[in-house]
Amino acid sequence: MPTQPPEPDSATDSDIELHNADVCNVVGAVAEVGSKWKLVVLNDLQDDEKRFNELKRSTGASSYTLSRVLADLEDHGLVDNRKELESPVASYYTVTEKGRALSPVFEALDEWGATWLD
Amino acid sequence: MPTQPPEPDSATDSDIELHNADVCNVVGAVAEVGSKWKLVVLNDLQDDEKRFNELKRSTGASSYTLSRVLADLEDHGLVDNRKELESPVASYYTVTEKGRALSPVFEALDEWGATWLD
DNA sequence: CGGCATCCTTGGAGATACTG
DNA sequence: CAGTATCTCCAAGGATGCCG
Repeated sequence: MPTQPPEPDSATDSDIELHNADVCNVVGAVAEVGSKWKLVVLNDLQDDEKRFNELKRSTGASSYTLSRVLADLEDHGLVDNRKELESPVASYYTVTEKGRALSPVFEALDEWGATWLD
Repeated sequence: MPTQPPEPDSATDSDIELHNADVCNVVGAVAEVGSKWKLVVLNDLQDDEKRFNELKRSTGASSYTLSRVLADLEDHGLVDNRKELESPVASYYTVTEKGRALSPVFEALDEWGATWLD
């Protein structure tokens, strides 16, 4: 008979605290940009400014998904948006300095893929 | 009246082909390792071999999720598993050369996080 | 052109319980 | 200890339509 209450299968609160206090910020970085569409979109914006539909074609995301991803990235200061309201309207997206700072990540991913994929 | 059938909202087949033939393999890399748990687990294994429950505590993943992520990583040749069947049983996980080759990615993510998070 | 609103499907993932 | 088996829930995301 245990003197402690039974532990749930997943991490306990104290585990989570330990885990949050963990050494590196890879976990934090992954939490902020570590989703498929965010990585793909940010990578696509590294080189140059792009419009909404350009991103849609190059990434393959639906307009619904793309607009949500871009809004989220903008909220977190990773991309900037510039709108031209004259008809036909145009919307240009660029990476901020914060977003641009991820380029070493993409270079590392690119090199890894070149070596280990196909 | 369009001479072409109406295009759906998302990318067309030809778009997808263009996209797959795209320059860089960041997209491929993201497809293989670009999910939260895979990144977190691989990062946790970069330094040294770990056992199942060690990973469970350090990552915060449930045993269900962790076992599935590890199996998937093993299937793709990113981690190796060594089992000791003597009681109490033990299961040790390590990164393969392919998984170890991702360390520049994690270093880049760590540095980015150090600069741009909190 | 650049989205937003809506519906709907799917997979990711936690909780819980059980086994060798 | 190291998982597996279910059940369940929720967010991601595609399809479609509409609008300034």
